Amino acid sequence: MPPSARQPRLSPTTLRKACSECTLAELCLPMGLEQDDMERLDAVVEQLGPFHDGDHLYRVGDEFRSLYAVRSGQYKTYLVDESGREQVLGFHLPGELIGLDAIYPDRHQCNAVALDTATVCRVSYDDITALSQRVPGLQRQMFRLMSRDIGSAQALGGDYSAEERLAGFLLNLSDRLRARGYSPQHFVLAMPRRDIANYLRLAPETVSRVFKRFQRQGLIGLERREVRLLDMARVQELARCVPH
Amino acid sequence: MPPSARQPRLSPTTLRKACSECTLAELCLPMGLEQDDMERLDAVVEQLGPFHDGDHLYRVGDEFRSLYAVRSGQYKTYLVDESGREQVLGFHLPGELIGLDAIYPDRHQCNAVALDTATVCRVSYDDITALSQRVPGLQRQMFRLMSRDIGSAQALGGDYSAEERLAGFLLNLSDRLRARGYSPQHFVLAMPRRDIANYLRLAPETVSRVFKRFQRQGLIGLERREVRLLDMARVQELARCVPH
DNA sequence: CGTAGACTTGAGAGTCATCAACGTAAGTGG
DNA sequence: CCACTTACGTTGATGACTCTCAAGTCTACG
Repeated sequence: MPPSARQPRLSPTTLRKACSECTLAELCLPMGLEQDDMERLDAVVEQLGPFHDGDHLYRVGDEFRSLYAVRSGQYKTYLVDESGREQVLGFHLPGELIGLDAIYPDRHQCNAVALDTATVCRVSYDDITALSQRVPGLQRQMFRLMSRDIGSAQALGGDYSAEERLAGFLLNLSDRLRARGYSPQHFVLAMPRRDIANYLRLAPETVSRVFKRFQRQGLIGLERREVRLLDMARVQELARCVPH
Repeated sequence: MPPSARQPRLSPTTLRKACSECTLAELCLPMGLEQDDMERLDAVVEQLGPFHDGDHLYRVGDEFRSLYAVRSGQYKTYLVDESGREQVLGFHLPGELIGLDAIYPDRHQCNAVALDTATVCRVSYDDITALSQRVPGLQRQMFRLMSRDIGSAQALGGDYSAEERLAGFLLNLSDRLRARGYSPQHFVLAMPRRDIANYLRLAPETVSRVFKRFQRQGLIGLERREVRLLDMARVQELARCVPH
């Protein structure tokens, strides 16, 4: 299917839902903004989608024009090195901003692809810089969000065992889901094992084996992609050295 | 020695060297600023130092108040996890901004320590946000520098062999030194093997062995901490998959 | 000159990757 | 409705890369 077959489309119904009414506002770009500033932000935000599993939002080398905030669904960012190996950089939940790494080189550094049915908000970078110039709270939030990305990208780099990595991964997901009002103990993984493995720099077989070990030890329940954190305390103990 | 014994001090002579006259301006915060904007930046920049090997600029948990630009010498940032393992996050050359990861949680997330005799420029975060509000070029540069940090932190995460990592490390250093007017082929490592190993998530012994292998293959010359890149092309070939 | 720390070198072990086969679920077309 | 396909996931056997442990060398410094 040609890329054009899945063009972004705007729907009048979704357009009505402004930042000021968005349940994600407190996690996203508008965090902390006054009502009238939020309306100014609304004016430069476009809602796109729905997209589907496998649809790309942008690809390596694309000209950088906009930032995207995930609105629903999940996205994966990844890059492909010269020998063709894929490298998953992150999984992005609603309220998270993606594309920030493209500002510096003015070109997208990675690919972003929907993991399931997803919608996003698009903000032109020019608009957001111009608006940040006038709205201190928005500039502040941009700095905060970028700073957070630096911190979490650093944390991922550490050398941890397969068990630590996987436990850290589950807890990180759990925390982020909780912040969005979902159950922190019972959730569905949007991504295949291969992507989890790649993200954690493990082989898919290792992920499978460690998951099985966690199940046997009663730490988690797992059925296909459905996860239950049965013993949060012990999972935290395993992941205690992994910052998240 | 108590921390107070090595307090930052300001010297009248260094104070005179403003951003507008700094040779690092094109790599650092003032990049792209007009003359009068640069003077406004000067007004909020303090020069500190010299510091010495082992002096800490800040530590995990310290309240976040300022960003620091390395002016001379080199800094290492690192963190210590709950089990006491050290984790090196990066080595910072003149013109590089450190402390950006502390904005989000408003507290320093890592320790920053001088690797040799070093000086820094300190900018209060409140000042820089206020100034960025009025100077579009400064805001733009802040976004760029933070974006770059996101990209490079992501790149470090990949799973590469010891040879790829070390080759990538040498080339990255080489590139950054070249950008600062130093020889890209002949330089001195400011950090001990232990730190290189830790940064690359390897054992010091592995670093030692791979260095030796590179020497036997004629890729590099190495005497203590003095490095010569003898066959840049083959080193690049080794590191071709490692983004830098 | 002696000690301490950094670095090197060697031997052995362990974690995890690789390779291969199999099982399972979902979708397709007959 | 069932064979077929395909992608995903699991399980087992084997091996490699790198870590750990240990000893030894070198350098700097007091």
